[in-house]
Formats: sequence, structure tokens, C-alpha cells
Amino acid sequence: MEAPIKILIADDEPDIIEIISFHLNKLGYEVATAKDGSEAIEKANSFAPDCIILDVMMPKRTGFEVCEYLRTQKQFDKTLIVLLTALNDEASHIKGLELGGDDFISKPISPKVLVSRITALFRRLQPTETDKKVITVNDLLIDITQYKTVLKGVPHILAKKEFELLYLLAAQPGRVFLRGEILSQVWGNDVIVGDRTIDVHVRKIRAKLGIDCITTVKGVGYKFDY
Amino acid sequence: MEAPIKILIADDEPDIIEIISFHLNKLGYEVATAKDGSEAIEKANSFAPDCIILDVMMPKRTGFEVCEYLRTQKQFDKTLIVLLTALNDEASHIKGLELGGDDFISKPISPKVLVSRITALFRRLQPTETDKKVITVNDLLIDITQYKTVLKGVPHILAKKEFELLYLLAAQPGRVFLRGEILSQVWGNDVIVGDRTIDVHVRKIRAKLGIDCITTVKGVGYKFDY
DNA sequence: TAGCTAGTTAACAATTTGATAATATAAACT
DNA sequence: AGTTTATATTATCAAATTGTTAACTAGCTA
Repeated sequence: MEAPIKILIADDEPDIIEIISFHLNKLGYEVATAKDGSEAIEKANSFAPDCIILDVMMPKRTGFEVCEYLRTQKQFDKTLIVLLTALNDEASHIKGLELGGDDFISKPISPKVLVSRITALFRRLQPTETDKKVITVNDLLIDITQYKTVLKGVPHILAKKEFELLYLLAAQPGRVFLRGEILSQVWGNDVIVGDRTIDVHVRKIRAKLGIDCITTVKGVGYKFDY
Repeated sequence: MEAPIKILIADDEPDIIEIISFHLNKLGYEVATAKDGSEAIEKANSFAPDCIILDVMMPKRTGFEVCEYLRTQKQFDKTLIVLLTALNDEASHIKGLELGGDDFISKPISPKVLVSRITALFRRLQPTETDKKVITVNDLLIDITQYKTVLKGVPHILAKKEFELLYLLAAQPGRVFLRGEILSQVWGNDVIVGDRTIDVHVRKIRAKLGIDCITTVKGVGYKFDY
């Protein structure tokens, strides 16, 4: 997973291409571009991207046609295809997914949305069912099927709430969870508990594990960082 | 493996149903659909699917409720349950897995991701230890053909219920069994017995074997750990 | 029928957990 | 520095959960 992820963008509007490739480049993706459907297919073959972003409305060949074609080719079996459509075009949405598209993004495009959707696609492609139940970060293992936490080979027994809190944070290391988010996710929306309760649980986790795997982000929330 | 694999899809969005069933159909699965939780349970009974895909947010009954219910029914013992959630809803993952879900897929759905995850689940299902008649863990042997338990070479005679309980837990060492799961697996879903009954049986097993091979996971259930 | 046995339950004890309040500490701001 | 705000820590209490024991029931057996 060391080689940079390659993304091909096909759209007939140079502005769109420029914006998208700028943002994706910034994030370290390797980007190629095409200005119509035919070029998209050529570049797909020569560039061998991991992900292809196709505008539905393009000259020469539409995004649908390109998508349909690519899906018949074995080498693009694992390639993610994202289609760009006009806003609220439900029919296109369905058609595209039937043709094997992996996601849809409506124009006008928010670069942030685009990038996060692409990232999400890549992430979701990875995990098999096991990875969902067992989280491993360095030498810390969190197994929900066993309700067990193992640090450097040593099991640590956390109470239910402690475990659930740790699991929530560790599922997305580095991401900051707001206190409100934590409350609603771990405690539920109906339950009313004070803010201090979270602190206390964080403290217990830190104490039990003996390491400071949970970082406080003052004024915001907590994150798992280890 | 000659009869087509049957999959039930329950979601209140017709578009989602259409897309998913289209793709699964294309791959040769036999597909049934339901538009809410109640219908999902009906169809589950009449259609007897091998795999059930449940949207978490559904009218009538949520995916969680359906999942929880199905898991208490013996006939859905081996049925795969896949839950569809909103993106990044980690807490739902915990809840769903606690309720016995087999996998989680976040919306928006990529057909490719969905299909590959389902395929992976089925693949993993093959080497079942369903027919394992004799379980051995370290120096403990559990033989269901003779209803006999031997620890360090010394036979111990457990009563029927005690034996079945031990057998259930020991079949998957480490895995936590919820009280509800234990009740439905050992006692069946028609029988109504109190929670203390499980405790008492656990106690008897511990006493008879003289070792603490069953660990309590407070607020969750019990697991075999030896 | 009396005497077993397994299974269940009720009642109570013991334990663990979760939540809060009170206090201490730390960081941010004026 | 002094004030304000946010978090950490600790102790305490109530609630939830489980453990334990003994008693009860139904079915079986001698």
C-alpha cells in the first residue's frame, strides 16, 4: 500500500478538472485527466488507475458508456468508479449503479465532499468482516466478539461502558469525537448524563490500560491517538 | 451448494432495493425484498434466506430489532445478517454486533463492496464446526455423543442442561454469548425461564468441574475461557 | 408411596458498575 | 498575576447485575 493511489478524472469542463485534481493532488493522490469519454478509456488503459471519476455528460462517450465498458474488462474489476451527475437526477443514479458505478456525486461539486466520499470508498473496500470486529492499533487489540482488550499481549478487562467508549474512539484513530457525539453514540440520545461522566470513563480506561492512548482536545472532545 | 443462495433485502428506500437486487440477481442469487421491519420478519420465515440484508433505519421495526429477534430464533441460527448503516456510525457497529450481526456496510452503498463483502461472508461460512461432536480445549474434553465431560482424565457428569450450556460456550472459546442467545440456544425460544436460571447452571458447572472455565462479562453475557 | 433427580425459582447477599458531586489542576484569556 | 473556563481526580452513593443458597416442582424409580 505504499505506491500512491492513482485517480483518473474525466470531464469536459476544464474548470472542474482543475479543481478536483488540485484537491486530490494535495492529498497525495496521483492524478491523470481526460476531457471526453474516449480519452477516458485510453487513459484508463495506460494509466491503470485505482479510481475513475466520470462525468456523466461528456462528448464522444458518456460516463455511462465508459462505465459500462470498463465493467466488462477484467483489469478494471477492482477499480472504483465514481460518477458525476446533475443535481437530483435519481434516474441516473440508479442507472449508474446498475452499470457498476460505486458512488455518485452531484454537481455542483464540493471538493471536500468529493474527497471524503472517495476516501470512504477506499476505506470501505478494505475491511472484511473480521476487521470490523477486531481493531488493532500497534500493540493494542480490541475484540468486540470477546469484549476483550489486549495490550502488548496482556489482557485488560474493561467494563461495558469503558469498552464501548474505547471501541468508538479506536475505530477511527486520530479523529476527534465531540463530547456530544460520544454521549449520543455510547450512551444514546434518550439518556441524560453529565459531561463529567465521560471524563471519569476516560480516566478509567487510561488507568486500566496504563497508557495514554486517549488524547484530550481541549474545548472540543477526545481522540484515540496511539 | 447447488440450490441458489437466497438473500432477503429489507430497506424502505425502493431505489436501494432495486440496485442491490439487480446486482445480486445478476450474480445468480435468489432475491426477496421487504420494505420494513415487520415485512422482513415475515419474509424471513416464508422465504428462509441464507442471508438477510437489513437497513438499520426502517419503519415498523428497525434493523436492530429484526436482527435481535432473528437471533433468538433457532431456525435463523446460521443465517447471515448484514446491517446497513449511515456512514461512520461506529456505535451502531457495536450495537449490531452485540445483537448478532455478521457484518456491517455503510451507506452510500457501492454494489461492488456489498457483493464482495457478502461473498466473503459466505466463503468464511464454509468450514463450519457444526458437526464437531467432540470439543477439546487444553485438558478438557467435551463429547456430545456421550454427553460426557473429561477434565484432566477425570470424567465429570453434568446434567443435560448443564452439559448443553457448557457445550454451547465451549464450541467457540472466547466468544461472548449474550444471555438471550444462551436462552434461545439451550432452552429454545418457546420456553420462558428467568435469568437466574442461567446463573445457577453456570454455578453448577463451575462447581462440578472445579475450575473457572466460564467467565462472566457483566452486562453482556458469559464466555468460555480456559 | 417414598425417595431420588434435574430443573426452576425466590429471596437475599455480594459485587460491580455507572453517575455525580466536590475538589484539584491545568490551560486560556484579560 | 488574577480570573475564567475546561478537564482531571477522587470519593461516594445508587442502581444494576450477578452469585448463592435453599426451597419447590415435576417426573422418574425402586
